[in-house]
Amino acid sequence: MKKVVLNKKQQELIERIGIFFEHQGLPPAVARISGLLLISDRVELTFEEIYTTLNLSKSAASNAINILLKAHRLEYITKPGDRKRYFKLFIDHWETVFNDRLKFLPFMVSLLKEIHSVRSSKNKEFNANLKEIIGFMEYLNKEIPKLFIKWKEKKTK
Amino acid sequence: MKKVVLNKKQQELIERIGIFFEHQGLPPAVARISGLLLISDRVELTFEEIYTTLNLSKSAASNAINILLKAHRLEYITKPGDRKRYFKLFIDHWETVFNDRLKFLPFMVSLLKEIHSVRSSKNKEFNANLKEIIGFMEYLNKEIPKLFIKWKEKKTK
DNA sequence: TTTTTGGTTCTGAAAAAAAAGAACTAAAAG
DNA sequence: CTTTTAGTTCTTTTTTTTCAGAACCAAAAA
Repeated sequence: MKKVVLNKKQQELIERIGIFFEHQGLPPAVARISGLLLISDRVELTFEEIYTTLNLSKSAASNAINILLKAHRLEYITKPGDRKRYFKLFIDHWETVFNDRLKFLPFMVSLLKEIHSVRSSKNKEFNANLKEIIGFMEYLNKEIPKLFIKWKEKKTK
Repeated sequence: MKKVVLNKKQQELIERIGIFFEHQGLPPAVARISGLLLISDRVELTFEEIYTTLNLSKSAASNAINILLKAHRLEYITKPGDRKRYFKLFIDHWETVFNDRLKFLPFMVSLLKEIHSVRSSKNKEFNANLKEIIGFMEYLNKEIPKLFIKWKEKKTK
């Protein structure tokens, strides 16, 4: 039972982070593990520390961790002569994760275009609105990467 | 049984739209109703048309429609001397809906700031990354409305 | 007043998601 | 070899979500 020591405030924050991530569509265990790794002073935690601290079964923890690994929200490191994996948030590559989440935009654009192409020419207004949305999404898709670059420039100077 | 007439292609698209919205976190019935209203040539449909066309029970349709109304994805109009409500996508106000969806950003920023403030000063790198994310989100929150304005300007000229 | 219409609300069942527990496995340690 | 460790996988249980069916309700029509 190698629980991570957490004070009341930290525990409460983990729960709130958990709820926030649940609202973003993550399953409960996944959300809590994310919370724990955001709060823990030790940023690298072992499998055992994670499931004992959060009172999860090994199987629940294993599945949740693998979901997070596949989503590139987690990574793990190993230490020489130590069989354990040390899991940590993939926070140093958050830009990549952020970019991945934007990939839904082009997909949505193509779906909306297909919808638009299938619609009859009645309902001019509806079709015009649809076209506007498509236009704006394409604009966003082009401009957000630029925003990224501008932000980086601003930081350096 | 006042079903809306739909051809194969339209039906198939409604299903694909449904799946897309399910991936975005909407419940199945909610997702399909959204799809129907995106595809139907008549943009305003009655309660009966919706549930008969999609083979939903009245209760399922009622709940789903109310979820959509509360989320401001749907609105309804009425016609004089007609007790029915005619439901339609809130597409003419899509900018408002879009802006609403961005409201999670400031909330996330405040949560991340709280996390940052609670963390010990060990893990310099982790804390620095956290601060970067916060900074970028604040930047986004400031710049996206500007993007909106610039896009509108581009449209008019 | 009675009936019809256009929904809503309240069960309960079915299906899906989440988690627990235990059996299992591969690599390392003894 | 045998045992231990660090997880994984399989099965079962629990919980949650989603939906159907029927009863219900308020306003309008007859």
